[in-house]
Amino acid sequence: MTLPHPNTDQISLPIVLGVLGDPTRLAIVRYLASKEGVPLNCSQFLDLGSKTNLSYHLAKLREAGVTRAEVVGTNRMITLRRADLDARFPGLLDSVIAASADDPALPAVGGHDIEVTV
Amino acid sequence: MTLPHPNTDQISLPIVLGVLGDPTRLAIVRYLASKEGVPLNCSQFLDLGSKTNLSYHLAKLREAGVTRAEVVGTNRMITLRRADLDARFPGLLDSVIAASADDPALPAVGGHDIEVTV
DNA sequence: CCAATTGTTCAATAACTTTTGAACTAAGGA
DNA sequence: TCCTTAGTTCAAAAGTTATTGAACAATTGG
Repeated sequence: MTLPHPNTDQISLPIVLGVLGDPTRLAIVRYLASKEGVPLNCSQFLDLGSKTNLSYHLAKLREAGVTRAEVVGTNRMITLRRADLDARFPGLLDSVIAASADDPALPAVGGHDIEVTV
Repeated sequence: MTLPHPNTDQISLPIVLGVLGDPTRLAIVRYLASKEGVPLNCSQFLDLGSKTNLSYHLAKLREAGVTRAEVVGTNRMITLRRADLDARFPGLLDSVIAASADDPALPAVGGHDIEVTV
């Protein structure tokens, strides 16, 4: 049960840019970058949309070659394809992540305002 | 008769990425970068689409803050907003342009096969 | 003034994207 | 085995984007 991913040399610049041109997906990438090395399952992103909608966006990211999804039991472990993207488009991911880091308009994962009831 | 442009601080990362995620627009940016300093009018890009279609794509680029259009007589002189983009998203434009430079799938301006009739 | 050049706007259409809920599959634990 | 958890798939609806042609506006040169 492996999911389809493009090879590194099949990753297309306009497709990657188009896929990153969506606030939800940019927020996913931003969060993956902040947790690099830690594989995350889909439910980590539920702040960003419904389960169905995330399934759609995560599939887009995977099909574009931005993320990798590994099936582990009932989970899909999602990671950034950083090495592949760096090889194909040097500097691109870094500049996108750096720019997204200080974009207040982007939705955020784990950005709950914790209700402190005294 | 000046056309509307966003201020530098109004340029949005997802909008810029989305706008660049189109092969025609990426080809326009790639060509502008290759002729940096030289202001080009719209008809330079007619290889990439019809006059109407280019008007549409060039408006998208301008409204996203990627290009600047200056009215000079009946012409619109188009330039890349490199300094503004570099200030807002350091490294992004460079990596996009570098990556687009070796993308054989992108359409090209001035890519006519010249008919040499002997 | 007249005609040519440069580019925009408009309306129509086609094509794609996003979002939703309901139904589904597959694995794991009690 | 039965239930739960994790995620996908499907079809429908809504929204957005790209492309076209015809008509329009503005400037320049003869």
